[in-house]
Amino acid sequence: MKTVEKTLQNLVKEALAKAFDHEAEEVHIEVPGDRTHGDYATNVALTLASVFRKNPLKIAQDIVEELPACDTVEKVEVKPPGFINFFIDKSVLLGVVKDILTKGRDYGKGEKKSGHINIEYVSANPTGSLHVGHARGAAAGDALARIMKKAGFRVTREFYVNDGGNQIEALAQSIAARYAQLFQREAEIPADGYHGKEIKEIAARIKAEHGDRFLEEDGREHFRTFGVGHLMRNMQEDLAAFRVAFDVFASESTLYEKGEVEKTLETLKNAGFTYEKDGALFLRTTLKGDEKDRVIVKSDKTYTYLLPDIAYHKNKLERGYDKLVDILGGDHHGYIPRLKAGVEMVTGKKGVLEIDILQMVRVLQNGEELKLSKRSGKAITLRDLIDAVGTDAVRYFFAQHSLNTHMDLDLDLAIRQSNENPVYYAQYAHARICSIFRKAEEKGLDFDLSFENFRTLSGEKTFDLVERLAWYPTLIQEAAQKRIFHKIPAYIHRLAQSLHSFYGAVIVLSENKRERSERLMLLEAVRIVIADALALVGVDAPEKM
RNA sequence: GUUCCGGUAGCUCAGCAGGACAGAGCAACAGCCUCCUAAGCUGUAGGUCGGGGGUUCGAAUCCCCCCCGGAACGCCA
Repeated sequence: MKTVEKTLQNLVKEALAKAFDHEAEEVHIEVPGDRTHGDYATNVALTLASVFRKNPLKIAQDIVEELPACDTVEKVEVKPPGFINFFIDKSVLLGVVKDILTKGRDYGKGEKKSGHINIEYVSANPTGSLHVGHARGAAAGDALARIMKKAGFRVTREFYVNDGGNQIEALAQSIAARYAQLFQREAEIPADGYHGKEIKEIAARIKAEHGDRFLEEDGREHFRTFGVGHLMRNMQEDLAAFRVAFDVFASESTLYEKGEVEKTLETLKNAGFTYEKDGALFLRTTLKGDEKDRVIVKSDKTYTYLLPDIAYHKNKLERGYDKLVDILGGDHHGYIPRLKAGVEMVTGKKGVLEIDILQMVRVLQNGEELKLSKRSGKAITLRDLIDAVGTDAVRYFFAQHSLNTHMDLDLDLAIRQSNENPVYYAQYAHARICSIFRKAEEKGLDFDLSFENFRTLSGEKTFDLVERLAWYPTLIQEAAQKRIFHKIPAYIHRLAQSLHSFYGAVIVLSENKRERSERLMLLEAVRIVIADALALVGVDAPEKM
């Protein structure tokens, strides 16, 4: 079924062509907040006023005069300063209910788009547990991936494991120190080491398995691999509990083993993008818009992190993706120009890499800021959050806020208010509908969900619901294309609100079977969309609360 | 000093490819369960959209300057 917006867009385009000989590529259709302004409206006349240098009101009138006749549109109005308001035929509007019942959870799915997108998120170093910042990235990336898939994009979700480099060495040394301490040996965690309690756990496990073996022989290799393995498993468990999944875990050390980092270095050198200075090798990232050139090989001949990162992105592209999306923390924003520059040099293509920055989450407890630091081990972990607040509430909380927002997460408040979290409002709407169906069974009220046309559905509350339902496919496309997942919770909230309001005004389980059935059809459609939308942001839709 | 984000109701945040009276949640106030779950509904109150210029018929939204807060500016990752 074609959406009403599409139909209207086409009508307006036709009218524009006839009236002004004007080709409009984009006609913006919106749902007015005020019902008296129609079911749908467009501001084309306003936007064209400056182009045509004419009174927008006049333009709107001219458009309306050339508007082709159509069964969908019942009435058209022009309102100052130049809006065109459409009143849609009620039976057409109600058609969406049937459409949803037919398609089920496929309702809102977009047409298959060409191209394959790789979206990378979390990518936490395996040197400790996932903390609150990672939680935000995880919630964002996972929601985006689900939304984009729903919208018709082909998406692969990826986690980059930084299992090479200095921080892993520091991890091994930290484990070594904890291990030695278990045998009452004097040992200190190095300055750049990690103090989290999970490091102690790792040391204890190694002791349980190998006893004092590594007091004599060098255990660093084992500490490294066991430590990384253990921490990765922990992260994956936490992510699973947070309902965040990945298709690919890509490893940095594998890139080294396969010589891809070397190869990338050669490619960059051969292309003439590098030069030596002060014993180091610089990459001319300024050629591609960076503010200064960056070292990729240090004077001690080791690499900076930029080189393997370029190699990694090159590797992603070689695996066949057409577009790469990285979701990075705000502390990496300065890193964007040089990474993009490197990727451009190595691929010769501009714009294949897009980076979304998520701002930091400030955690407050007792009104005071908790400084997060993995090294000190004083972080609030994702696991802590899930245990204290719950996956549904945390996922919804993060999903509500745009990536750009600097968020304050007041832990006490979050825990105390977990019962009045907006997520429950939406979940309750879903549970409420389920409950009505249960009630119908209990009371032995039969119903039929297969009517093709509606005879009894009417009223403002009904059409509030219907119009919101009809908007869902458009919402999915917008959220996916602009990568703004926070539209979804906003939509969910409005839909739930309409449902609760409907519930308060209408007795669904009417004595009349036809009436009862039609209302249940409407509710089932609402239930499907709420459940689907909640799933897009990783939240469950309970049948009972 | 430079770059990136943010500054909207008491609090947390939407709205920002310019447009119809600036919205939601929480908090506040007043009502609503003999009726399908009151984790709900109905209504009220609450805002110089950080400040100042500019562009426009029209600016929370676009441009410039300034102020405040966060972050980043490394041959660390």
